[in-house]
Amino acid sequence: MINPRLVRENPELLRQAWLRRGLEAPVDRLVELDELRRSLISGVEAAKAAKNHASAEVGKLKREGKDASEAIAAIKSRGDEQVEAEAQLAATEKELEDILMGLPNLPQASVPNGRSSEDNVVARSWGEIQEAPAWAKDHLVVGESLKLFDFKRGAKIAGAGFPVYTGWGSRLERALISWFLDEHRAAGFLEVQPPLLVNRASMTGTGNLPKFADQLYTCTEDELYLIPTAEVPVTNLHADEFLDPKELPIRYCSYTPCFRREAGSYGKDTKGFLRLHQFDKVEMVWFSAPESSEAAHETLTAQAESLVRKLGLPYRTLLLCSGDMGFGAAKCYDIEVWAPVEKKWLEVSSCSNFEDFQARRANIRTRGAENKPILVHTLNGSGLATPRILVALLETYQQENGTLKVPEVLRPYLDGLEFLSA
RNA sequence: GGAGAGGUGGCAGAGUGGUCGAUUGCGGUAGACUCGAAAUCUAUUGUAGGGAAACCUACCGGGGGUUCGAAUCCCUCCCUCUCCGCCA
Repeated sequence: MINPRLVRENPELLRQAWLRRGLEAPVDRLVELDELRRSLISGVEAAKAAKNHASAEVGKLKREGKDASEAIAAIKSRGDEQVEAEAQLAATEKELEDILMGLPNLPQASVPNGRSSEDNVVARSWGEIQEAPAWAKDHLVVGESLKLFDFKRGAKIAGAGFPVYTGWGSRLERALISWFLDEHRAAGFLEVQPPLLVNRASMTGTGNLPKFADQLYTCTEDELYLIPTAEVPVTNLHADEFLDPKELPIRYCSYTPCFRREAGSYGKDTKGFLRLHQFDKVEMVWFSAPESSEAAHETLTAQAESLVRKLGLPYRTLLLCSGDMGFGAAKCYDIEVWAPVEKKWLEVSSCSNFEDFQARRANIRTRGAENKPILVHTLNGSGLATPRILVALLETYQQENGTLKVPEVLRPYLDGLEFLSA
């Protein structure tokens, strides 16, 4: 949630910021509700103050051993004059909150204007894009011949988009996850394994609820939700806490499966690993002092980039335009690797600075100047999501003889083998 | 699942119907002492909302109730701990 004070202090700034994201937000309604709210508050609180004062008088009389029945009768006879105003206030605050909770974060000044992914800016790129040799097969064929996965049986036992990893495929998946985690640990991130089901408050804290309920798998019986990313449980690790400024930054890395309904994306990227309902991802989550979050964002992105570079996969880093950023992001970089057979850039990481957007929802604070409470900044980035990395690896490192060359960094996790074969 | 105990400020921990937003300790901030630091001493210090301010309102796990008045009594839900049962 954005800082609600901005509604009062600078509604134009809000309007313009949301317009940059292609959103005509009901700013006038927000201003109206804020004003209504404040006028109702003064009435309601004055009535409460009067009542409190009268009750205190009763207490005083009783302590003095005097008869208070007259004073009590006077309070009773006054009745509940403010009940209606209180109900109106509650309704006003609810509408205000409902609107604010559904509105996205404000883009940073350095975010380029734009409407869609077409307008994203290539911030940098690495590696030579090679044309695939004529004999090269797409990742599904390579995977099938090496018996790395089994989509058919995954579909049988769960549904489309739930792959089964088999043999070297399973080993490769595990190798990627282990290597990612080891890299992050070496860079100072603390590894954590969180619950894969979380409650409503956690989903609200990161911004997945209420707006994106249709993207979540739900256990209605227990009101729990399957996590779409480790970002949700790991960010909420510190919900309702004060983080000691001396402990900042706090940096976690976490491997979890991710569960996404992908409602509305049917027919898009249906092939193989490009879009799944369940996939593995290692996520980095970073809690920062507000003044260091921009620098942290660069470091976080560089950390994710270092992984694809060490895997030897050509990549590019996009600075997302205002219209293409996720709901909570103030600024976001996407890292895309090149899939030579698919002839596509595939997003394997998204590194976002949420500033205080999530911290406000999840109530994650620290101490600022004069030890005053302030909201922390949260950031996170994939480091990395495995499925599309697997696609790029298969398409890039397949050999003409049908084997798969193993990137050097992964060999320690795969019996030291240079090539995998069926 | 059954029985019992508990959930209070940044932390620890008092408080069982009336100046309790809450004793006290730790921590924080400011000052004194010191060349400096530590120790010690003094003062100050909850969060959020409203208000130009004085000040007011709300908050003692969440929600509801009783009462003129609730941290305190009642109902309900959640969570933690101990014991029992079941099970990986």
